[in-house]
Amino acid sequence: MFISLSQPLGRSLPMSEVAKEYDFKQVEEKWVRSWDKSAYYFDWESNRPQYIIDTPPPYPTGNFHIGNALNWCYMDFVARYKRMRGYNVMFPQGWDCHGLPTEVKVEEIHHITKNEVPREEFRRMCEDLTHQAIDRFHLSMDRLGLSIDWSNEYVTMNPEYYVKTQRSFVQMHKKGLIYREDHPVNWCPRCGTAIAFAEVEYDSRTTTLNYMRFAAGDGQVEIATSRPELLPACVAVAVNPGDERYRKYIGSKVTVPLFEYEVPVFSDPAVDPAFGTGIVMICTFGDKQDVRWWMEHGLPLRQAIDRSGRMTEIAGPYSGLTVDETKKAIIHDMLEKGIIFKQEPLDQNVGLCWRCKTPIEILSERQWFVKIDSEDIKKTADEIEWIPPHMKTRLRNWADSVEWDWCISRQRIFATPIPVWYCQDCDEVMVAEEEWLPLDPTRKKPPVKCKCGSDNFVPEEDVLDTWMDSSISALVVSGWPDRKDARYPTQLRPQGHDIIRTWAFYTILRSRALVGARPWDAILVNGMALGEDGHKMSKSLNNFIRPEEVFDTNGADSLRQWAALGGSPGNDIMFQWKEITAASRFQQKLWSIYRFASPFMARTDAQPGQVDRWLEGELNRLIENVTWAMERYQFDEAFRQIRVWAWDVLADNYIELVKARLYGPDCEEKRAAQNTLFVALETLSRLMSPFMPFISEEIYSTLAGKSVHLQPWPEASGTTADSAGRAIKDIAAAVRRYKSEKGLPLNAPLSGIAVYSYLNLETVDLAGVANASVESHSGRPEIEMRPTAVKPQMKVLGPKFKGKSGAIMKALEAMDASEVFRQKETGSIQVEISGEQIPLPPDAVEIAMQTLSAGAAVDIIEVDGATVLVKR
RNA sequence: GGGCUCGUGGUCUAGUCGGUUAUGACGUCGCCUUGACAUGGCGGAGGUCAUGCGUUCGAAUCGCGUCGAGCCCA
Repeated sequence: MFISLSQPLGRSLPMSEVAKEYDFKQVEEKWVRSWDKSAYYFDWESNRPQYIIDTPPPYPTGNFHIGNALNWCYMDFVARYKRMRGYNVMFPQGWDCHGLPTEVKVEEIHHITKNEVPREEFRRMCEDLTHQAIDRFHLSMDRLGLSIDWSNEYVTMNPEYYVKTQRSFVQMHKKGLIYREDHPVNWCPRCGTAIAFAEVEYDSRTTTLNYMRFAAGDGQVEIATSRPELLPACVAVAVNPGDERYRKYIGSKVTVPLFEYEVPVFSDPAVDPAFGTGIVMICTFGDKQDVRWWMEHGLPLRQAIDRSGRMTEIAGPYSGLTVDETKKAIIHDMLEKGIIFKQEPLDQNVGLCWRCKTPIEILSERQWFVKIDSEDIKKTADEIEWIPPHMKTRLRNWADSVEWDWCISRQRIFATPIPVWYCQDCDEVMVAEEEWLPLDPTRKKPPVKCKCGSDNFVPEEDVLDTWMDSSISALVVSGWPDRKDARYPTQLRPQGHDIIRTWAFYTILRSRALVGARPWDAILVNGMALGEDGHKMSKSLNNFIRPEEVFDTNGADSLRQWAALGGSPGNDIMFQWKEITAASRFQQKLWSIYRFASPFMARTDAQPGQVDRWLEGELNRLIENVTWAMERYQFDEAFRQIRVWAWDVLADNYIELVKARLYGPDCEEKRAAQNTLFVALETLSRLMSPFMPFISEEIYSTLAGKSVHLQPWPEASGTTADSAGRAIKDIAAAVRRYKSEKGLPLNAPLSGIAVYSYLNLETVDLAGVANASVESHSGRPEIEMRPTAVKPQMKVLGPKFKGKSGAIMKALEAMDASEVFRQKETGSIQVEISGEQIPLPPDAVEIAMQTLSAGAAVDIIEVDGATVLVKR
């Protein structure tokens, strides 16, 4: 037999088996590997109440970033909480694959343009790139501890999904909600495709306003325009009806210079007489206002720009030139001929393609459109709970500003094909039947002949806007269109506030159109993740943090704490390393609590003492508060409560109080503390598990031998905190402070203390904290107390005395504190205001008391409900 | 130019259907190594709650204006 030197010598106290430091990396990676993810699967057969989250499908280019992480943390908090509350939760994950960014990236990677390879091959390249991105997202999302239901994953580029997009197209077409016609559309000449308003970005630029002369009858009129290259597209000029200068021209004609044809002059109140010369040139199309006038006044169409951004033959000598070249050439020619007589700079907002930043043109094109019923969308928005509510206003404003129907055709490749063919022998447009889907009309002919007998079809080569895929996500996850027991509406859509005009608007529209119902019960709108410099995180600003960096340095639970606590949901949240540091300190604190409690915790049926009952009451209040906040998606409030409780209530107060009992010999009081400690940690683990799934699991599973994520949410017991226990806690804190102020170590022995209270205080824990003998007395000590100040209570006085409150307050403060105290004890306080006696209720004032020293031998500590004498 | 939101110690942030002592974190200063934790404990300093006017007995909180910031749009 020998004594190992690694054994601590001279200590017989219980030593915890638990490591001193929390190894977040080892713990988190262990649980990522071992958790059974099937526990998160939605149960289609269950009759428990459902809770379906319409998870936004991210666009899988690049990597999972902090903004994604924030949004997904919110969803995971909700999903885990609702599961514990007994809901049948679906937290699905989809991928919005189609779209221009991927096409552009593929072109970059392979150094090709999409027209240089066959459509199929190009599409496959896009699919490969998307699969790689999805795989990267999967890893990061699992590492973050998200409880995603991977059995309900969807990938919009797969036929199993896009068949649903195509079916939605066919159904809406049958209902007359989708049509095809010539219509002005926003057009990106570089990408060679139509784009929706939602895809137009604006940038303020400086351009030149050119003043030029148009021949008018016997004279000429002066017109200012910033876009002289659109002169060949000029179809009219307009003046304000109230503009005296030009009244005589209304109804007459003027001649377009250089191109020498006549256009009419009309009046319209939308013309600003103060801009330029007060005469506006109307072209098809210079801007949205041109489109409005063109439609209202039934003007002809002169298409001067083609799909590639070059001038058409109506531009005469300029045809074939680009818009920019034409602009230079026309200005040069007109200056030379003296037609332009003045130029000045003009600030202008230019519409750009959101992807390539090329200035867009408005062209008239034959396109597919979805009818927009703004009133119905607004009405449906009223059926949805918006969190925060003002986000609904944003949607309403957008709905009111929409002027054209939604252009859904795109001239691209990587997207859902439009299942349509055109008969070459008659004008028939053949839209596929639902049973034929999925299909790509460029690869497959229709299975039936045209009604004219021909089978000579050409396929529609345009494809659908990506939003046609993603705006049915709420329907798809809830089982549409195949399940007879489809579960729409879903319960929640969490999303960032930057894209309300697209996702919310389109999804509501489509849900109403296809199934006549709202898509969600509630929308939780979260803020953006900002970098440490306060700007939206972006690579170009170099304020970009990768979530993996946080996983490595402080763990996923730390990042999740930041998401919960960084700010209240709806507000933008700044990423800050100091928050991550604070979070990881809390983790370590929890671990230390667990490490301390580990050798003591046990389920017992011992009678709890006053301090134990105080903690039970505090625990009950914690459950109530956290539940209240979770029901309102106030994650910051919920988690703040948890952190304060664990750190302050449990660690700094309860544990400090019961240490002596725990270290002492086995007895009823010790067993009560052991049980209380067990209940506290068991319950705390459950409460914090939605926020910190890893450390909660690590603690709970060793405690209870089960996974915390399969447990029910704690039930509030309704017990209130024991007031004697609370007084003991306050006394202990005061004694700690007393020792600290005296420069004594916390465990320094005191000569003895006496507590005076009407609460019949137990002494066992106080003796430990004070390291002294404790006498507990009923009543007040025989020491002199002196009232020193009167504190008027405005919340009592104000409502009762209104205008007189100010005077009463002044009178009270002027009175002698001892006299007010004496009257307060009698139940009524008399004050005199300008000769009038006014009685006040006793609770109208509080009295500050000073305790006079009872002699050199003791110090006096006052706490709420008790007085403590400390022997020196 | 319009709509929406926001302005709180050095930094970030809670509170905002009114109630006089404004929350917490980080930082900072002082004290304390005691048998969970010094990544800890106790205590302190630091704020005219952007600004002006108004409503009210009372305003960080309500109203109007101004300045500044952000988002969305024209």
